[in-house]
Formats: sequence, structure tokens, C-alpha cells
Amino acid sequence: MSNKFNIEQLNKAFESRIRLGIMSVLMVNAQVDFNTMKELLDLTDGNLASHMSALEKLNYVEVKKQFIGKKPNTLFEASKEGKIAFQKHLNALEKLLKQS
Amino acid sequence: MSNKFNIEQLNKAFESRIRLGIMSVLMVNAQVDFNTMKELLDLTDGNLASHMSALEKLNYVEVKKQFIGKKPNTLFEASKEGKIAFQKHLNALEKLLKQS
DNA sequence: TAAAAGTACTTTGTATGGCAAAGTTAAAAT
DNA sequence: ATTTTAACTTTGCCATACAAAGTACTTTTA
Repeated sequence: MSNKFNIEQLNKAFESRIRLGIMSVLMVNAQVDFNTMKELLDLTDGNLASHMSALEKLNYVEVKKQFIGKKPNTLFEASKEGKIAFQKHLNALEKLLKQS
Repeated sequence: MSNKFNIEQLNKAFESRIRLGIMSVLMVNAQVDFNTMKELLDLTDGNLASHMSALEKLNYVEVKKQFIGKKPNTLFEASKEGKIAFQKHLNALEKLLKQS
């Protein structure tokens, strides 16, 4: 039986509150576009872009580009893998904190 | 009414999993000594010491020194303030994640 | 049609944090 | 006398966070 306080199972990718926020948003909403996400979490363009590209590199989110009318529009969605990883993280969190 | 995804309320001090672990331990156990904490969380001396001193600086934990027999022994405990701050953090986390 | 604004970045620069490993101090055990 | 234990501190490196500014392209507006 492993340790009661197993912080190893917490996913480093989700330590930052911004990424926690991003994933929370994407668990509830299948697709969210750049500006909506930016406003939901109150981020600067650059900050959002860099967190998103980090999550993309891990294959936790997928980025899709479309046009609305003639305006470019970037959509984010959580990948299957991302949802599973996030859920695992939440389970680990819960196990760690349940006792508190 | 504030935003549904309010990551601002997450306490920066508790973003790191090590500090999450420390606080979890100290919510359950009134007092934990240096070496027990070190083993519970599988940390190096220096790493534990630096996280503890960060939490101490924020008045989230209190450090008490005693002797067991003639051996020095360092005890950690969560302060009232620390418990409240941690609980607030957990509440904010829960609010953020409930929907996921 | 020239200027302003929007979209989605990338780049730059700074500051902060995490971490291991090694060094330190002092007492205790062998 | 040497080693071990306890609890740090210091050093050095690397990664991350973030704001702000820059970029490229398009679209709206005056």
C-alpha cells in the first residue's frame, strides 16, 4: 500500500492555477475560443497563448482554427488524453485532501 | 456575482504540490517533526527546509524546537491563520472544480 | 483609402521558484 | 577520535510565469 500523502501522483502540468482554470473550463465546455478563455480567466494574450501551447505540447488540448465570417477564430478543446490526465489529477488531489 | 472560474481565489502559496502535501499533513496531524515530514513526502532536507521557511514567513506554520532526550527535534504545526488560508484555498479549488 | 482596431500570436526581458547537491554547525553515539 | 544525526544554508542551475511590446494579417471605420 502506498503512502497516504502521495504527492507524486499530482500532475505537474496542472499545478499552476491558470492551467487548472483552463482545464476546468474545458471539462465543462466542449469548445472555447481564444477570447472567451482569455476573458474567463482574465489573462493577457501572451500568457494564455503560452499556457495553451504548453498544454498542446503535452497533447492535453487540441487547437482548432476556423473562421467566423471572415474573422479568424481559435478554438480550444480538451483531448481525450487531457481529460483523463486531469481527472487523474483531481482524484489524486481528492485523495490527498480528503483527510483534511 | 463573480466569475464562475475565479482562479484568483486560489492561494499562490499552495500551488506547489509539496506545499499542498505539507498542509494536508498538518491539517490531520497537530504536530509533525522534520524527519517524519521529510519521509512522508519524500523530500530532501534542503527542499523541505526551504518550503517550510516559506510557509513560516507567511505565518502559515509555526516551527517549534524541542529536545527528545538530548537530541534536537524540530516540530511543525499549522497556525490558525494557515489553517484558515488553506481551507479557503480548498474551497476555491472545490468551487472551480465542482463543475468538472 | 488611410487609420484604427481586432485576432492570435511570438519575442524579449525580468523576476521568481524549484530542486539537488554540497557545505555547515553542533551535538550525540560509537 | 571518528562517525552519525539533525537541521539547516548556500550554491548553482534550470524552468516557469508574466507583462509588455512587437508582429502579421485582416477588417472595420472614419
